[in-house]
Amino acid sequence: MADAITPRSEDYSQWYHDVVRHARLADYSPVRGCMIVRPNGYALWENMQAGLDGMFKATGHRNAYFPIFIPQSFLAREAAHVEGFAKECAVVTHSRLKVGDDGTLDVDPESKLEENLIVRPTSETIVWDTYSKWIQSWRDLPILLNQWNNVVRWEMRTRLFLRTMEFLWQEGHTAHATRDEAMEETLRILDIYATFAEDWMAMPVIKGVKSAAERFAGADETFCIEALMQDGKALQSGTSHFLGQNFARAFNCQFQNRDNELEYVWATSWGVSTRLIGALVMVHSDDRGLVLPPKLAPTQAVIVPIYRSDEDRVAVLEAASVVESKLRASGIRVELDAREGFRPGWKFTEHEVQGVPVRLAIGPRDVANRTVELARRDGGEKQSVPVDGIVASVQEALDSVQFGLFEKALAHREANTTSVDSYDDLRGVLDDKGGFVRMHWDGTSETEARIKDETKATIRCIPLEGYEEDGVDPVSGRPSRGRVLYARAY
RNA sequence: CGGGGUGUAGCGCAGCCCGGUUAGCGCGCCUGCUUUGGGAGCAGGAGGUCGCGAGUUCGAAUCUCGCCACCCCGACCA
Repeated sequence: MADAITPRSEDYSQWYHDVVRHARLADYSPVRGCMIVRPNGYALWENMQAGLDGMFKATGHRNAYFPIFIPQSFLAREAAHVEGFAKECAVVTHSRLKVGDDGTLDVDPESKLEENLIVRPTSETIVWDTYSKWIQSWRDLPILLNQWNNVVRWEMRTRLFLRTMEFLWQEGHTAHATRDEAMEETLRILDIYATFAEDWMAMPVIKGVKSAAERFAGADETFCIEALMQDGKALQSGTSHFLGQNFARAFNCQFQNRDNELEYVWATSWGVSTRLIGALVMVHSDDRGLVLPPKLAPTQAVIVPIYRSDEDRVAVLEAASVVESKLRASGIRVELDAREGFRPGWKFTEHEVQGVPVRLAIGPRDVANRTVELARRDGGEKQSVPVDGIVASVQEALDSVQFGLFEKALAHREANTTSVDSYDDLRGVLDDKGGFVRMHWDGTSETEARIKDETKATIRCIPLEGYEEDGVDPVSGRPSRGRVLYARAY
């Protein structure tokens, strides 16, 4: 742990990697492209799950579970969907191994499956096959389900949390009687994602619509939240899809409406993944390690006792555990780090690397003065606060860190969002400054593809707010209805 | 799949070009003592199929051939 974290200015992606490893969020696995989520990382995920799950439930959704294996033929049912996912599916072809005479292990050719199974890259197909059996009448609608699970997409290049072959996520799948209702649901979830990102993760996001090229395979419309990382690259942090009747048609899912007519069901699907952990790291952390927003931090406050003699030790631990009890009773996630054999300075650094928002140190001097030393992870000065008001002091510090992180990230995004009116300026800003670039777009895939090809930047989204403005696409010279957000992205 | 690189202790590396005692170093780990208000010091100790397989040689981590794995850069992507 003593080895240093590469500074952001030197090598941003190495820095990201160092922070993830030093904070013990994840490890590489023996299988290329997969990761082992360590307790620190998983605790973060559990807190994210808790926050999101509460919001899903509050809007009428229920959790369910669909199987990890999907018949290969299902994937082929929806044309755009198969096109989008066929190239990255893990396929199960056999059901057993055979131990040879020499002890070697091999696939038993006798066990070949009648039909291949694919490991789900997402579950639309199996969900809609199921919904087609559940839905007959308008009275069966809507269906509002979510599932927390893992999916596999056989990626070429991977990075811990940001892109792994297997990842954890939630996928919501809803079925509706009308187009409007499905669209309303799509946007409701988008709002939940944006609220979660901003209020819990302290990460400002732009809500928008994807261009046709960036749309989910099988969707009529993909909505997204886009965030800006510290290095000026964008990260798609959540998507909510209006699927129209595409999957209902593919799986023959019809219902009888109030007028006794058969209609295809309207669908949505939506998801956020452990990629959010990567976003959290890239938005807030610094050269000393992880920085976590208090609302998601597994440990919100850590107490480090400091002592020399045995008498001091007894008195300090006594005082520390009183503080611990008070904080815990008030609902703060607190940890008393009373481990022997680690010096205080070592503990300070360790908790700092792991992003604990507030650190309290208690030594003999504090015991004598009935005070505690309080230090904020986001860089504020250390201060001495009285034990008597410790709950209020810590709560205030936590609130202040949560707010401060959001404000800082927002200021960074504002400072790195640039409006341009020429292709040269777009290139210039992308190369020299990075960030989001607002520019007019004629709405064609040709223009978008040309820009992507020549600059590596993509249209991150057509923002839902502040988009409309008549103008001219500087690349094609054709008229434009508004400015879209260009950026290089993860 | 194309281009480049690396495989030696848990991690990071040296040694290889020019073959030759018992394969080293830093960090980490174990034991003991001293320490403890920002990653402690000293002493002792454990830990190795040198990626795998052939070959050359009296002798291979080192030379030759083959294979494998991983990393970086590109095309694909939540």
